[in-house]
Amino acid sequence: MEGNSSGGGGGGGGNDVELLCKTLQVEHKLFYFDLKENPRGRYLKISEKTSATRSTIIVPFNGISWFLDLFNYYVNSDDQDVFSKELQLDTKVFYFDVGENRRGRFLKVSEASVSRNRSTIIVPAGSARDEGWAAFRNILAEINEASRLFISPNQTSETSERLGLSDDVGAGFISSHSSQSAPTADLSVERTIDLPAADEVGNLGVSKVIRVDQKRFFFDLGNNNRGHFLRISEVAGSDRSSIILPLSGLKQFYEMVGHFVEISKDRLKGITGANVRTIDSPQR
DNA sequence: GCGGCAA
Repeated sequence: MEGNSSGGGGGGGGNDVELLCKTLQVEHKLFYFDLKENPRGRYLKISEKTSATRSTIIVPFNGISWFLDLFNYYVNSDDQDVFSKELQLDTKVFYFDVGENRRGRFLKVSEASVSRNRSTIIVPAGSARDEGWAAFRNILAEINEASRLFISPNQTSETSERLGLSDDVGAGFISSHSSQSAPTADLSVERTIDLPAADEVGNLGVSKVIRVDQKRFFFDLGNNNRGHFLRISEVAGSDRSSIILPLSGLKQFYEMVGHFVEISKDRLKGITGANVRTIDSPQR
């Protein structure tokens, strides 16, 4: 809206289609949520407007549910043990930081991308029980629900998701290998002993490795006739075993890992590297 | 009717 350019991805003129619009007022700020679509795909534009200023972040479509998760995290965590978080989606990184000043607590959500300048919105926690954040979370939940209705056949909404967890460089991500009608892969995680033969697997060119103690874990995106998957291989010596995770289950997997990170917090303290992407919040 | 951040 409002005129020209912007549009998150350049390329076209700004006639992106609005699929869904919502507004939220928190204290004296007004937040606009616009789910939009253009030929390059869908995105959620979140704008913060105060009397004098307006700033906007663009959330890739497949990042909406992770925004929802993160807001849930900040709503549900106790004040003193919230951490800063970062979330990498496609080529962008979103930073979540809690701050506090005489006006109260706030959550700063900051978008950094290679091309554009950083942009930030600041969401007040609200006066009681984080109701500002909770209201924001509720809007995200509504949009996340509604957006299921908008899945179109040639949109592989999950292939470009990425968790900001590996600690090596965030090289360019995949170029959404145009796959028509990705079949609905089943949700279960299958164990396999042998890897699929290389020629029956379309490797999408993403391969990452992390090292934990003596082990290495390889992360590879692939697809076969059943759909897209993430293969996680554990390699120790000459032994290798893998799990094949359909991308439709990636979010569940992520949440499950997050759960165990949460409940293991105390044990993780003092382990070098355990908090690589979890920065202590700069508040007391 | 606030006003925070700008890696």
